[in-house]
Amino acid sequence: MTDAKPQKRRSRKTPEKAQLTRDAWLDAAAGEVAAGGFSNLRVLTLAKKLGVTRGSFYWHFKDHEDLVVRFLNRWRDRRLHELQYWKPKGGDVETELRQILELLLTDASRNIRRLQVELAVRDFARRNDYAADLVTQVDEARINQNCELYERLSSDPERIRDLSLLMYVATIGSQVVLTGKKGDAETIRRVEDLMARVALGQRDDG
Amino acid sequence: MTDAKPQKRRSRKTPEKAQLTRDAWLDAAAGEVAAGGFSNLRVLTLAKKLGVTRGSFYWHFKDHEDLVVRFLNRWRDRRLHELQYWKPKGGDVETELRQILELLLTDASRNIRRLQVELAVRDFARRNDYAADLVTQVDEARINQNCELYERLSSDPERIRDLSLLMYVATIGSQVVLTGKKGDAETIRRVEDLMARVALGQRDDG
DNA sequence: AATTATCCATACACTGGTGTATTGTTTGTC
DNA sequence: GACAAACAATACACCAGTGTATGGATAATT
Repeated sequence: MTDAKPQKRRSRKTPEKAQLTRDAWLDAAAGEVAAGGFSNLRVLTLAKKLGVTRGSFYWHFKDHEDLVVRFLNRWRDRRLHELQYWKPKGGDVETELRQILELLLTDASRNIRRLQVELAVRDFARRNDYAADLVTQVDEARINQNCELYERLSSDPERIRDLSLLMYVATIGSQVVLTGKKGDAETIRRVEDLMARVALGQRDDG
Repeated sequence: MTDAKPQKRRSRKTPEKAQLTRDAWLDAAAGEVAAGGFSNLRVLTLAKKLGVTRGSFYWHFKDHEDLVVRFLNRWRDRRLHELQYWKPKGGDVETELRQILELLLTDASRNIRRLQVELAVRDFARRNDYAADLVTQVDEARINQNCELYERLSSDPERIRDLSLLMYVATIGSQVVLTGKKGDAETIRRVEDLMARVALGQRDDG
């Protein structure tokens, strides 16, 4: 399970027939994973969708497992990196709380493909130790990040962590249960509102 | 997508080499699904694990899809039927609340195989309409059932439904996030406790 | 211009899975 | 005991997918 080595690519002047990059393959892979999970990630169908043969694939990747590992690594890197933009912008507690909840729930449910991929990764993690490890990293980072917010609601460290965890599993659960059926958008907004009230109700002085 | 027809089986006196029933195949299928999801449900490996050849399989089932449908139907029937035992035994609100939460969280996480199957079914439902329909049925039934409990916490019907939904997605999320890592049992108990306090805090008179 | 590195196509061998047809074996019924 | 039904084994055709070896085309470097 080795990481991606930095790829030195040349600059082409007139790419008549655009050459494929490894990232292009990974993007296509994301489509397959989102649609049917990791068991749906086949190099044959992938090549077909990209309009090339498998000869190209085995240039960019060692084998099928190599693709999976690189895909997972990229997923983790992006999830960890995007946390940087989740930092609260300042303002009172309630505003920030509602902002973060909207990001976790309403926004997440809009970005269908990203959500599908995340759920697929989680599912894959149940039978793949490497994926399980990455998911744990991402979960930990997110929960810790949110702790910074909930610190402003309580002073008990344990209470803070539990609250952050509870809010997190509730959002994940929402994404698992409320997915695709009509009326879910409205339902998600109501759950979001209730979660905000619940969290605020956990104030020390509440 | 037809339902299972009632199977009339004879009584055998001395079953030297026990004949397989359809349920035995479904039980074995549950093992495969729990271990690797529905994409891991192959009639070849299934037959191997049961010590027979595929000739037996194609006696009990029309084809692979038939197996999947019967498996899903049995899953739904059992999940709907078990709800009958979730009915609160009486007692004050807090006791019943904690009982139901323990059932949903601590108990569920103990029954690993059942949990794995449920998560696999949910994952499969994302790309199979029939499975999605069954999952919706089960979710609806469970949420409605819990509503009966939360009615004793609030009088606002909408508030009741939202609260029941929130608690439900939180449990599902817990099962997705907290699975297998060491220390999860303790974490689940703490989340369970916090959820109880949160729910009780939503009382009208709270 | 020649050469090299990069990228893709083609062809092949191999594995593992489904489904079907046919036959064989055991068990219950008359 | 004969017959039929229930259950399982065997053998076959078929397809989808991986991986590898090798050749071909094109762009970059010298």
